[in-house]
Amino acid sequence: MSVSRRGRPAGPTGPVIGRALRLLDAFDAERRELTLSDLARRAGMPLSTTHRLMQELCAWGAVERGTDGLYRIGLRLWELGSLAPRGPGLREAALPFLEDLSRITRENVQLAVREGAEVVFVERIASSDAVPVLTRVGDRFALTATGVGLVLLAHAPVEVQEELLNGPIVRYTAKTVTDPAQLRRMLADVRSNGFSISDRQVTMDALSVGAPIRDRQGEVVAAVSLVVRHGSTTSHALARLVRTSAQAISRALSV
Amino acid sequence: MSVSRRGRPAGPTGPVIGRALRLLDAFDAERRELTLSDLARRAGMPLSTTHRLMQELCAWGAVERGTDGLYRIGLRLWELGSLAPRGPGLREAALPFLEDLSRITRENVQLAVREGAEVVFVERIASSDAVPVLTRVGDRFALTATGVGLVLLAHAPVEVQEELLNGPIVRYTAKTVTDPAQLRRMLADVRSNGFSISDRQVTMDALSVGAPIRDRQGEVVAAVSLVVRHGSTTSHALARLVRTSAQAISRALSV
DNA sequence: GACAGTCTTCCATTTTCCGGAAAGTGCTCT
DNA sequence: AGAGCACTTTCCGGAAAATGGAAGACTGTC
Repeated sequence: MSVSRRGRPAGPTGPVIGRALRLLDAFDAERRELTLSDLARRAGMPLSTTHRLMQELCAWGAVERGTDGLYRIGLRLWELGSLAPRGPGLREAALPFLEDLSRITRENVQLAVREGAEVVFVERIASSDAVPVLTRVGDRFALTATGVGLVLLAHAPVEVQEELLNGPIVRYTAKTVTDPAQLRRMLADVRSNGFSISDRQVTMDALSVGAPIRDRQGEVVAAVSLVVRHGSTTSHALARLVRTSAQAISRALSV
Repeated sequence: MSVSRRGRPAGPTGPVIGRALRLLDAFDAERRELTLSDLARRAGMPLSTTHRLMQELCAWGAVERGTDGLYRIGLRLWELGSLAPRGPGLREAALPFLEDLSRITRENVQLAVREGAEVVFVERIASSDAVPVLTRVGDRFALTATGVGLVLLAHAPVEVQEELLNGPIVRYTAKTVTDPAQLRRMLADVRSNGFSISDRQVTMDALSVGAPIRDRQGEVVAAVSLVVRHGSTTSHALARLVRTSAQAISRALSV
């Protein structure tokens, strides 16, 4: 029946919610404002579909549309995001300690949590006279390279560790450790020492020292790190400092 | 065909995205963790539907599910929210000035934007020895009562003003102005003076003074306010202070 | 004024979504 | 123990909502 004249008529091709969320994914730190066509291109959807979905998102306030026709993430979404427990709650508790750390060392301070097999940076305090770091709040990174990543990986569930160690490991520089056996040893060190060192594993001029933050139950929920220029200070002195700071934050979380 | 034995089979009853977003709406500052049944109740949906929708949202990372089975807002949503231009961008630019204001006056400082016919508080610095205020970050309020609200309403598009002035006006206290004509006069004053005064219009013990923050184009995009105990200081001195601060923030926004 | 780029509306087609019912969990109380 | 209860998960036929090509409206540019 129905000769289906020329182009095939139509019919859903995937879960609706998934498509809507894929559209939201098209936004990132570099592209906070997008046209309808941009969104359609980036999400790989027909224009008409994109248009309809964006209308629904707009109606609720997830996205906003300026007088110029550009779409932006809406306030409503920001409000919702503020309710995420790991992000903002942790962030607020840790902020004063991070500032202390920044003031004392005059180096870059970072706060991150694990999300699946990645680190997500939740807060970052940059010092003007420190190594310029490339990470921004909200950025994601491989767990295997950064100081915070090593801490979070070392205390992650075994399944996550195994999956990462058995899979391909991202290489950023010549110093990035990609050998599973060596990584295993590093993770064991992190657990016994209470801090991690990522020596030029992300960029050749920087080194980062990380330490775990624990919740009331002793579970590792986040990590702090200090990013310093390679060869600047004794890393042991830094390690003590970061570890102490992480413990202070853990204590603050428990109240 | 199909006798439809007892209960009616099924069929969509509303836009999918809308329903998903309604579920997310069930979360608020007091209830950051919800069970499936809670969500179903609060959103007024069948359990099975709720379950399926939450699964989809989980798969993408909009919400997370702890080992305890409770749903929480996910990090992914926080990341997205951080991309909202009016919220975080403005917030960061204004923060240092708000802190100055807080230090100088030792009173409560608030930063807010307009969303439709409401004010949304974007940032708030509380002083320990000031009037306890009831607003939290992310809270919404009527435009007609607060100091920030009056500023934002005074510079809102005419349609918004008319709609609000012609509709019913929320009354919080005996001093809340609900007469459209009087409100019109107040708004005109706000525009010519460059600041607003909301005298005991929200609570009987507090008074707030607001001033507009403008973007590069001179458009009013936000408002700052100082909340002080009724009868504490000369409001004129405060008005000057708030207005100066708002202008400084406007300047900072334009770079 | 034709063109290339956006954005918006329409509509026949069909696939995804719906939700009652029932089975599966993990408790507290008797 | 096992009945009782609250919460969670899976199943499935049917129906409505979602789909996307095409065509129309609206720019701004050569």
